[in-house]
Amino acid sequence: MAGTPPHARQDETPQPMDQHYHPQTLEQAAQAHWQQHNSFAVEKDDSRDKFYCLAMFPYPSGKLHMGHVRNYTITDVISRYQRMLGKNVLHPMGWDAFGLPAENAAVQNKSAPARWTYENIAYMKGQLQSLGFGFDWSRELATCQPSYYRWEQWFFTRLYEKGLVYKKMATVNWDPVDQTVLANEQVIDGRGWRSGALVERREIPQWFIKITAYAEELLADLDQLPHWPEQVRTMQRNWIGKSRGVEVRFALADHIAGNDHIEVYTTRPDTLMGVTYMCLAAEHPITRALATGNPELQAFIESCKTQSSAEADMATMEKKGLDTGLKALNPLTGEEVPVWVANYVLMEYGSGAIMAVPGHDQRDWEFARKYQLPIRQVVAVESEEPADINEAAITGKGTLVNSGSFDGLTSDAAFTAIAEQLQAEGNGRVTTNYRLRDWGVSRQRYWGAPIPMFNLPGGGEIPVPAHKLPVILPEDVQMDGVISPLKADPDWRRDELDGQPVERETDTFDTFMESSWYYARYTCPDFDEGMLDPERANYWLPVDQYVGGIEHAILHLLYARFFHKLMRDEGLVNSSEPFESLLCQGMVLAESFYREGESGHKHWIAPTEVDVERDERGRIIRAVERSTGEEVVSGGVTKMSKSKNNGIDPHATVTTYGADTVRLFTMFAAPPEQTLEWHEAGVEGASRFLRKLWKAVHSHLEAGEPAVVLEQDSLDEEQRQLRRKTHETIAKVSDDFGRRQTFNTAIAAIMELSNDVARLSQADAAGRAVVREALLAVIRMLSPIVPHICHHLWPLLGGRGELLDTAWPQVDSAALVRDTIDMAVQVNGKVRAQISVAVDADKPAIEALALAQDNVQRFLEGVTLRKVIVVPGKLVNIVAN
RNA sequence: GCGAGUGUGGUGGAAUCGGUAUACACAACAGACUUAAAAUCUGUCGGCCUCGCGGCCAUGCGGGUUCAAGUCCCGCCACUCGCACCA
Repeated sequence: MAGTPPHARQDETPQPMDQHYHPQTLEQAAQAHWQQHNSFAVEKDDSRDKFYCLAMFPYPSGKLHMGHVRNYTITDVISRYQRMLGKNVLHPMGWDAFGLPAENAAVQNKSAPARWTYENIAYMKGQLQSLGFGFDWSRELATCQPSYYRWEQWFFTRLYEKGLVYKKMATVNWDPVDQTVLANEQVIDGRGWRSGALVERREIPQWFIKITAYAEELLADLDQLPHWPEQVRTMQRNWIGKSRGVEVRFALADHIAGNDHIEVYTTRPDTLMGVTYMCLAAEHPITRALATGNPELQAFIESCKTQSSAEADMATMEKKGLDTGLKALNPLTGEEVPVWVANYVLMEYGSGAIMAVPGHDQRDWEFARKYQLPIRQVVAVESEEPADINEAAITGKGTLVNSGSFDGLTSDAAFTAIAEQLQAEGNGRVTTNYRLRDWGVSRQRYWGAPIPMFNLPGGGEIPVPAHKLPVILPEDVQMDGVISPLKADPDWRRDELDGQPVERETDTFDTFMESSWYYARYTCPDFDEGMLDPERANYWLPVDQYVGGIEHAILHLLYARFFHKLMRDEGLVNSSEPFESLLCQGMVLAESFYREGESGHKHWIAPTEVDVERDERGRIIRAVERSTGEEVVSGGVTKMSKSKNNGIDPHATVTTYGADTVRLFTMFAAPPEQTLEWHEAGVEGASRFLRKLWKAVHSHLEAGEPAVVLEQDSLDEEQRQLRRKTHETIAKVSDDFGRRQTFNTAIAAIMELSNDVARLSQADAAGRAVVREALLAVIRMLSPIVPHICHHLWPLLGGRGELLDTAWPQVDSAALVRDTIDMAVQVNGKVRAQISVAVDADKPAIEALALAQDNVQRFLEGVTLRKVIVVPGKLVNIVAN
């Protein structure tokens, strides 16, 4: 990158215009121009407003898919738009390079994950460039580079020193045949995806980061994010799950293994008198103690081990339990209740034990029904239909009954009264609880950043000191799909510290660690004196616009918010939130087709290989595979995926139609946050529009020179109308790009304007001047979306300088002036006539004109006029009966 | 199961703050040009009734609020995303 080229040199004198639109040559020329001029490299500049626009970086899986194309088209459009508004725009790109797929590919291809990853990065980078995205490639980073993860390792040791990191036992999926830990997605119907063995739950020691210490701030700061979608904030709020409740102590009738009580947490202490049994997790210490010498209980605990620990499975699976024979005492009454073990209580949530109130909790109700445990109503609810405890649990709040001295209290009053009594007797206390759990960051995998800890020969561990960082992951390895090369390599594990032998931790970080701070590293990727250069980081951060899939609404976005606060508390950044504004784009869908094979197996056919037959109204009647002529079945419009063979290759589409067409269709087919259905016919429509635009400019240039000065007063009515349309369109498109971020409606408005341009006569110079103004506005407004074609048309229409740095068009309010306005006239809410009124007409005049309409009179015959509502500029509603 | 969304013509979608439902585009149909086809251009295009003017019905289903509801409220149905080791 030595020597910057002379900036914005006028090196491309307009050539005579080609009559036809040739996207391939034209796009390559534009891309070469941007590359030569280093057009998207940016530096900190305190004299200008910055705008940091960021797309979620891709996992380098091999090829770009349409979801990437959509994501990066959105950020590219926003970046180019903000640049035209005069901002110093940062739009970086990099690679989320660690992860499971690289290991799987390495096993399959007998090569190393690193090589596979770097090859994918090189290929996908080329694909990104062919789409004309304006990224600042000088800031490119890949998270598998030691220069990146070394700072993550350093940061982890800092967190350890601050007491924000700890080790504890946690559950993993263990494949007993492959002798390996499996990810949740590698467990299919309870079995290992490769071995087919029944997967077991196993407890192993793992590292955790105390995200719960920041739960309150993560929750409270959601209110400081007005430019985030409400749905995402709601999901995060629910995920953190703050609740106020009571920790209750149930004494045990008999002591067991040193325990004299069971502790539970409940948000409904008002139902405490309704407790008829308790449940423990299979891994609870008391359960384990009881199992010794109890084969039935041992067998039950064993059976729980092969159950999924995923919350979704826990909630849907069949609930099973076993009476331990142990009795607990209700702290209010001393009543004895049986203690059960249940498969739906997990040791990792709360205390690993629950109090069961089948009368007022649906899950407990179902369990009680199954095992004939008593169900007792202790809360009465007022409702139209009397609630029947024999049909379902009554989960609402109400007034206490069957609760002794608490009878008659409301649920809320009973909460306080019962909590006070428990507290006074030493049997409980009011606490705030969070559903959020600490972040387990240990992974028993190879392709990740090594966790920077040393195990000491005498037991215990210490963080790797700064001078021994980074702990480098060896890249030249063999994968067998069973054991991590790190764990298999005794030489790698061996290290020394101050002359003492130590052993390296062989677990690696969760890849969410890397994606939690990459946005910050982009501001100073070359900085080697620390994790971040505060000068640059604080200039660019926070990210002004973050764009990515809704599937990341909770985990990634919550971890990144958490990391940002940790970095703030380390003095690395001075903001509290990483992403000022968030846009969650929808998935990309396509039609899918299959042929039913023998034994009902579905063979999926790529939609590009299928011809569709339609009836005279355009409805699909038949779909046929082109190569065989066989009829195929529609599998509906679904998410593009390998399994349904309905992915459309962006590369092939770019080759056929050009990048601008792909970008235009992507932005036109749906608003960004909705799903996008990929239709070849729609892509052709986008291509057709660009050809028409090209032709419109061509025929305009053929028509002759426009008038030099555009005088509003000398225009005829049609010319004035087109001018008004031009400026109305500028106003609408500006609003759609900036405030609404609805690019589909912006494009529709530009199409309308283009249609009007084609209709105006260019026989006189004034007409040509009005058309010239409209076309220049169209080119500027379209340039963020279809930058290549606009880059070419701009100088042909006399545009000066780089289109990239041209100012966004401004509305001329003089062009917007109207004499009359059209209004609808309704009678009882139904439209009966249209009227045209002077813009300054007063209400009585509008009313009189509305009432004078023939069709309005027809509907007023024989009824009494009650009132007339005039909505200025919109409509008149006459109410009569 | 829990949390969060979505549902409008043959299709993608528009209607932005409760105010004229169906903008823009695709598909389809008809016509022009062409030896022919493609491309291009012009027109029609929610359903039903009507020669026409015009009328009635229609925004997943069922209720409600309002002068006025695709939009707000209540109850359903269907689909999608997330559920902590896929990224």
